[in-house]
Amino acid sequence: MQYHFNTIEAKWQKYWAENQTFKASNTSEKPKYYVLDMFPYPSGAGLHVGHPLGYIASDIYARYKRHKGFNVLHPQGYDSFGLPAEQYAIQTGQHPAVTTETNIKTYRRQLDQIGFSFDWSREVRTSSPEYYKWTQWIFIQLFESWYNNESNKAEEISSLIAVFASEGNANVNAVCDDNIEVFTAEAWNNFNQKEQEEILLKYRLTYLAETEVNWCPALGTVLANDEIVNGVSERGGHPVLRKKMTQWSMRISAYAERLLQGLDTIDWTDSLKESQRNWIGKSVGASVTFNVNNHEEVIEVFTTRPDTIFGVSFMTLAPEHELVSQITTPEQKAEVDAYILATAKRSERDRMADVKTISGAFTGAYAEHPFSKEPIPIWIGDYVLAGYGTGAVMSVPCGDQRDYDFAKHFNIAIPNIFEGVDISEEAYAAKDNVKIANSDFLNGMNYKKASKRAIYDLEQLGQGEGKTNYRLRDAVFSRQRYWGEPFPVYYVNGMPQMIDKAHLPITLPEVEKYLPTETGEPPLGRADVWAWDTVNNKVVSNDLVMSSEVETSQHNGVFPLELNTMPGWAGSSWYFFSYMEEKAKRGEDFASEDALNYWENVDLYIGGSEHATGHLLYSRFWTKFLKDRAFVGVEEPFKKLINQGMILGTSAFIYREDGTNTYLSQGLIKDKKVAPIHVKVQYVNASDELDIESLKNDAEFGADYKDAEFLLENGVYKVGREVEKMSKSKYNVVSPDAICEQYGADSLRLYEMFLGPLEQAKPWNTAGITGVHGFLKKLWKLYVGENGLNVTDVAATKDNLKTLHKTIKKVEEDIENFSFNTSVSTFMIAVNELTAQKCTSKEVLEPLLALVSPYAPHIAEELYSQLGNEGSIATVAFPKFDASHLVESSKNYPISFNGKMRFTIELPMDLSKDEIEKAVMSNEKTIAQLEGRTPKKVIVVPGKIVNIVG
RNA sequence: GCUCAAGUGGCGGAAUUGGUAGACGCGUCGGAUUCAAAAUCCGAUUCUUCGGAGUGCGGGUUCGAUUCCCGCCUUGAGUACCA
Repeated sequence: MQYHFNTIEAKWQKYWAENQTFKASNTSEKPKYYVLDMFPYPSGAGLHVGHPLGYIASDIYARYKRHKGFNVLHPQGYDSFGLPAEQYAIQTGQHPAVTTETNIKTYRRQLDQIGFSFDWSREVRTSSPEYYKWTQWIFIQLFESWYNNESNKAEEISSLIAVFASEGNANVNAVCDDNIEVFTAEAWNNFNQKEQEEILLKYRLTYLAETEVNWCPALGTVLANDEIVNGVSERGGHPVLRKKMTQWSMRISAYAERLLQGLDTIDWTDSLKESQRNWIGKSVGASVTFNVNNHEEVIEVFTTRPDTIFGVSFMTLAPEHELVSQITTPEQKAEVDAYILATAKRSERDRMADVKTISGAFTGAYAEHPFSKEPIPIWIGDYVLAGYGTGAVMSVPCGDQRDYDFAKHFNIAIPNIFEGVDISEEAYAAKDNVKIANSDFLNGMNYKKASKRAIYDLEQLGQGEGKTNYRLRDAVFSRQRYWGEPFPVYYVNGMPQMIDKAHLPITLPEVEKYLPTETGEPPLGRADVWAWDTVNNKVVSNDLVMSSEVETSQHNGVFPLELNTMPGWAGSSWYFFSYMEEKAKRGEDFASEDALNYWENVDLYIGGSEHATGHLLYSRFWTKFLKDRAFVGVEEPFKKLINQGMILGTSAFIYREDGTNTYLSQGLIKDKKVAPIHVKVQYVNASDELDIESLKNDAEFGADYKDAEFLLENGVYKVGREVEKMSKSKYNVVSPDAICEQYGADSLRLYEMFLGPLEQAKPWNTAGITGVHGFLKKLWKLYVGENGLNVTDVAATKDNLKTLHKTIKKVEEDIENFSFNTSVSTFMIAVNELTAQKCTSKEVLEPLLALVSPYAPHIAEELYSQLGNEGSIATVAFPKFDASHLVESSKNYPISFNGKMRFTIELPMDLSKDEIEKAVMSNEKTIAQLEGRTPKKVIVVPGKIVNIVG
């Protein structure tokens, strides 16, 4: 009987589905283990071979843990809100829900055919109302919370209101907006409702505020910082502008320190932690207040170098700084205005691209040095960013290269405050090994001491204090799009009101088009039934909306709903908690307390590193928030995280000679001028030869080549190859479907692992797949011969057991270390050895199946059942390693001369050091190698090596 | 510029506390089987002037370095005027 993988794989996939083999239970005697993949966005193109890489790895681990006796939760779902479905809807008019459903079906079929052990009964879709009901609920909880710096956690807003009512806000230590005015309890109690709500909005963890946002005109929406790559939108590569808009924001900055500290408690790669550290961008220093001559206003700056305060020779404000217009003198006004206009015109991208050009303008105003009281000229310059710190810096040209360059360019003085340091060529930015000079009371001190002293003296003056700054900005949470979660928010008198939990979800309304309205409102502005009836608690027609100015007695209680939707990261920031609860029980709460306490957090998370500063940071933020409010019990969502490397495509090129319709085989190009053109990789074989007929018959592009001439070399057309990102536009996408059909899912699984270390990026090249496929055939033949089963009850030989236990040891170590590529080699070696040993012993061959099962589950199930076993192999115990089978009686010693191995000598293991040396030195090969020389030294490491020196 | 990875045969890669560099697979070459092909099986395959040399380059530590230390080069990823 032959290895019919298609039949076998279909059979077992059906068996697993019918028997719910991988359904996890929330009550179990076994220890729990939660393995999670970053869930996919179901795009129209379907899966390519790069997507399953991480899924295969996590599936191997999940299956391994089941063999090891764990209750494993290994769920899957879809991040199904998002831009591509909406863009497609705009083009075709099809409802995004319809295309999303179709795409999910394709994904599911593709995932099923690879044989993953997912518990599909817990599937999550971010776009389903049952799910986003809870996304809306979490949003409400954030709105109803503030961050108390005293308790260092989020608390219910009611506790803040209580403080306001009893003692005002003077002693409140909260994370809030900068522009908070101090008020008394009496004042608070006399504020009207709207005034109180306005104040509370400055404290809430999600808040509505006018902020500078990244506006992408092409996509018609704002974007978060992590959605912008190199100054253009991550999706589509469109330009992004700065724009002031009223938007929902998340006060993630409140969690900056905890997000930073928490990194030390989790098992993630260093590079990933480093990305998050950089993104959070903590810097410790001081805030310093400079008085402005002839003005009431003061300039506040943040500096990491308070020790260099006597080196300040000018101040620089961001052109957008609000004081600029007030302090600029009439003589300088024209120059300053021109400069501001010029910088406003430059896009973010231009500014970034051209860092070298120094520009700025003098305001004509002077600040006063806090200690020396000397006047300091105030400049504006675009190297100071409005969005970081206070948008103003104290410029110390001798200690900061940018200040130095600016001073040189505009001929500003560069006082030297470092003892014995030459600053004629460049600034001295290092903190160590230098003493401060020309700095009054700081003279002779080092960085640490001078900083401390400067802060102390500034505090005495009331002009500064120690301060820690973070680069992490609050995250914009509104999107002007249709295909996202609607906010559970309506507006009374311009103030946002939350809809009660009992009436969630607020489902997406129908619209006739998915574009912004003619007046520039988001697509939800097109909905006719999009108003909230506060009396009947339901969504009603917009026609019923009455102005909130109307007197209460006359008012029908209908108000307009929020028109923005939530960003893509909303649904993905908590989905891992949803999986913890069985679908039927996700009603009263997003997950029961029992479920949350049982599964705690994700033990192993596998996904791409592109989510380093987006999803992975936001998820940590929401988890910490939910923990603070006691909705979940854990501080971190993902205990261990592994990034799988990207699978790259191997693009194929044909070469058209310029000005002709002739295509040259790669070897014929020589000096000719040619244009390389991508061709679909499926028309190219493993030897880089193009199938010209198929290319000419291609439905999409065949017509382009109908009359083309192809010049061959040695009878074939050779294409050029190049490794690039796998992408539709490069025609190098390989779908797993064809591989599964031709070689089977087990071959695909093994091959993806065999390609190399999981974390490394690697090009996809199908050439080697015959190797692993051949291995599966050999494995099959070891069990099943032409006339039926080969396996017998004969006792295992010593060699059989040695091979088996060597394999158990290696595979177990490999899985624990996520070194799946080496396991595949180990299996090959084991099968080669057992075949050579003509092993038929069930005692060896049955445990071997449990080792193979996580990697190639279908063939393992089939052979396991052919051996006469009932049920699935999935929970069979992992074979136990027994070291006694590996004990050797002799060792083939490598004999090295000066560290270089020349030959080996077989010697018994129980020889002493001296006996080994004696045996080696008297060996004729040693004597021949030494050619009469006397060795200076002989190193003998019993059981390892002999090294002869001299 | 800064941060983090990584450089090993024709190719993907292995070598888990410093101890036989190149496991395993692909490809290539030779052979068996076959009328022939596919499939299958067997053998060879780092380079070499046959002394040796050799893990990006140059040093160092060590009896011994792909592995540890110092300096450089290259490639990839992330980040970008962060005061």
